Amino acid sequence: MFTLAEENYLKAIYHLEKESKSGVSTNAIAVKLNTQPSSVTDMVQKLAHKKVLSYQKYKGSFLTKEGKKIATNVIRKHRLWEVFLVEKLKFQWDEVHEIAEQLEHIKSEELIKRLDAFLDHPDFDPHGDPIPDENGNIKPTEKKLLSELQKDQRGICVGVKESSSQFLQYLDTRNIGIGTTIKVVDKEEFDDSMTIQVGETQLHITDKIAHNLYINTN
Amino acid sequence: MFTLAEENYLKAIYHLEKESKSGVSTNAIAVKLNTQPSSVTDMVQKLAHKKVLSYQKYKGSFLTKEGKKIATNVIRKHRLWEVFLVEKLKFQWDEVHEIAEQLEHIKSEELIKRLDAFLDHPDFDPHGDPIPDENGNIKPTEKKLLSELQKDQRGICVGVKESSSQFLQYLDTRNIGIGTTIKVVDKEEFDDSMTIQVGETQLHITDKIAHNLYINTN
DNA sequence: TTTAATTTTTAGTCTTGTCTAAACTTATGG
DNA sequence: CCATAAGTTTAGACAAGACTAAAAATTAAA
Ligand SMILES: [Mn+2]
Ligand SMILES: [Mn+2]
Ligand SMILES: [Mn+2]
Ligand SMILES: [Mn+2]
Repeated sequence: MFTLAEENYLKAIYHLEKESKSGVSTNAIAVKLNTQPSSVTDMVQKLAHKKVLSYQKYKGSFLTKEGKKIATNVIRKHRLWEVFLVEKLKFQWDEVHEIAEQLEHIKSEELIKRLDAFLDHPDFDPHGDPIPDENGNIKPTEKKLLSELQKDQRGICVGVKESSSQFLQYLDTRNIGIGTTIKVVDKEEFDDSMTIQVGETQLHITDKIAHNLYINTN
Repeated sequence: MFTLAEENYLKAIYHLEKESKSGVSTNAIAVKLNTQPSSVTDMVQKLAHKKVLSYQKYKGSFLTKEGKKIATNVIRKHRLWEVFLVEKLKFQWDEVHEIAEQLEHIKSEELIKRLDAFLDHPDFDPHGDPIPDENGNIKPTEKKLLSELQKDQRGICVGVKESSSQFLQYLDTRNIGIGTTIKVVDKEEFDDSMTIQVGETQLHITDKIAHNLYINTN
């Protein structure tokens, strides 16, 4: 059995591993979890001992198959709870992360099985992130960053990379959400900003925004 | 803010206080929480320092107003989650306690407010226990133990005193649940056992059963 | 290829919550 | 009313997780 703290470490390392392509550095984990590097060293040594990750001094950490299983299961629970909070309890999509951060640690296989059924086996959470199945499999989805689109290309917003409250509320006020059709009207090479069409209105956005919206172009 | 362990202590002491009428003994808390008396002494001293209970060496503990507020709030959350698990996720009434024991510690006022609304502001949990309101008020209900009924008296089962899996499953197999009408057909003075009528069938029960069923006679 | 900067680990402490063993109070029964 | 039992508290220890300060390894710069 894994503690709340251990689960949080495994989840963080899982996410970092996807970005970094190599071993996950102690510092990166510390930044993500808002702790000190020395605390991370202690924990990864313990987790290595428990065989959920491999670790070599100064070389960083890799999750083992077992570690990935646990991480994806926590992520599955997190995202299912987020769906519950938005779909059933009518929370806004920017309000659910904190609460799901707690709920993801509730221990009961049966609970998650039933929650999943209650929610009609959703494939994505309210931020467009895919929900892993019971075995940790995540079906790959067609999506690119809005910043990768060319002038005059259009697509549907299928997710957000960042999901901070500030960003989500920014999107809310501009009527951008999952499912919204977005067309690139113009791109400015100099600062990577672009003008986009959302419904009837045109909107000028910075590259920071464009780099955090996932688009499906089909 | 109170930790999970502190909340469990406050809840346990709250329940024990209702039974004992005087100060709650260190031993009683230890038994209820499955810990050692020495651990309890440490904790009640800490909680006394935090002003949620009053404690005198060798004299036991009393919750303060503040302590009762926290305890009833945890109980409110526990029971609301139990309703959710049974009403929405279709768990059996004997399967929900363990899970609610974890869920009761999730921290979010808003979550509970919305959960309560989602469940249509229930007054009782699946075991017939009343759900305290946001201020900790519990509306008193008319109920007595089945063992207190006289021969030929009848009433409706409105709750269980014990809620162990064994007992609840015993009731299930005999078609006794919340809302079931029960009539006392006969009482045996010698061993306090009784014969009761449930629907079409008669049933002989021991005093242990009769002492754990709450009945409303109106 | 040394030196300096950065990253990581170790050593030592702390808090929370638990335990055992021993000491101390209170309650009981002769 | 005193001796023993029962209940309770203290003393000392431990595991989990965190932190600070200092040492060591790695990387980058000169
Ligand atoms: Mn978490
Ligand atoms: Mn999400
Ligand atoms: Mn609990
Ligand atoms: Mn209950």
